[in-house]
Amino acid sequence: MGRPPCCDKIGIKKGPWTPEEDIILVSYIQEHGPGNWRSVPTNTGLMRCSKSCRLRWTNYLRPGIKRGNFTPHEEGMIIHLQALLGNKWAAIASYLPQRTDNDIKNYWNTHLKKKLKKLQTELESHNLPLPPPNFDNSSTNNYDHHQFSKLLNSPNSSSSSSLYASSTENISRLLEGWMRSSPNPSRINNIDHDEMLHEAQKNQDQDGGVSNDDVVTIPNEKSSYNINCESSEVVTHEKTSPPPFTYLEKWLLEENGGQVEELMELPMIFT
DNA sequence: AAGTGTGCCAACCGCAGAGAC
DNA sequence: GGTCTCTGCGGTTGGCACACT
Repeated sequence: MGRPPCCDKIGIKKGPWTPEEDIILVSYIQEHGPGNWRSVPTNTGLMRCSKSCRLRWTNYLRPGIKRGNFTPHEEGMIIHLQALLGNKWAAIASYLPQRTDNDIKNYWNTHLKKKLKKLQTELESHNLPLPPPNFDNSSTNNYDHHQFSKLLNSPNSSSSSSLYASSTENISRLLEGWMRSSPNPSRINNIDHDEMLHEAQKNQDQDGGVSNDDVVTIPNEKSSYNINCESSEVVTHEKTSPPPFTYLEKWLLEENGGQVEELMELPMIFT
């Protein structure tokens, strides 16, 4: 006999998350910490399956997530790692701790893949080695990603989408509106959300007093909410902690030497 | 102005491995 | 040891927003 089922599918809500649901989820995780996703819908009253809750947290609400445009450094890193690892988005995301695997996957599919394809023809005229023939699912090869990345990020190349974070901001605005307009949104499962918000805003006012590792940052046009999530330390550090030095790092740092350093500032994951 | 096409992102689906019972 | 669930992952898709005709 195994465990009981994670959730019955009857009455399970699907589709976009509402700000109310986000707040409930964040509040719960703030109190209990991430993990044990099975109990989340039951204890919060969310009509979502555990899987959906986990996904929402890891891809959207988790502290330290950076949203918005990908920098040229990040692009270069993704290209590099994708060529090395293939479509191992989770592995690639571990080198870009502020980005989720879903974000990277989406960015690759919607931007980089096209850019690469487009530039593939340009490369031929530059008399450069061609990109991996199957850059959808390529493995290690001798392709010069550094040079290619430079081309990719040249002023002539189309820039990253500036609309990337728009929907996030919309949800944040909704969230803000709900916090203000709702008659008594404060008490959900005995958690004082006004206080939480107040604390978050207070923290934000303190210069450098808050690090991304400690808060959920919900961006907004004028400001952002920083919701303390001390109890989420496990997940936060799980995602941000440095992976062990492996062949990959060795390859990145030694075999390609200065190229990589110039190509991308390897973030604090190596410190 | 209305209809249609395209791009993009959030979320879902299904599979596989790990682990609980 | 076998069965079953949980969790994580990668692929896919629904639907919104914008561009184009």
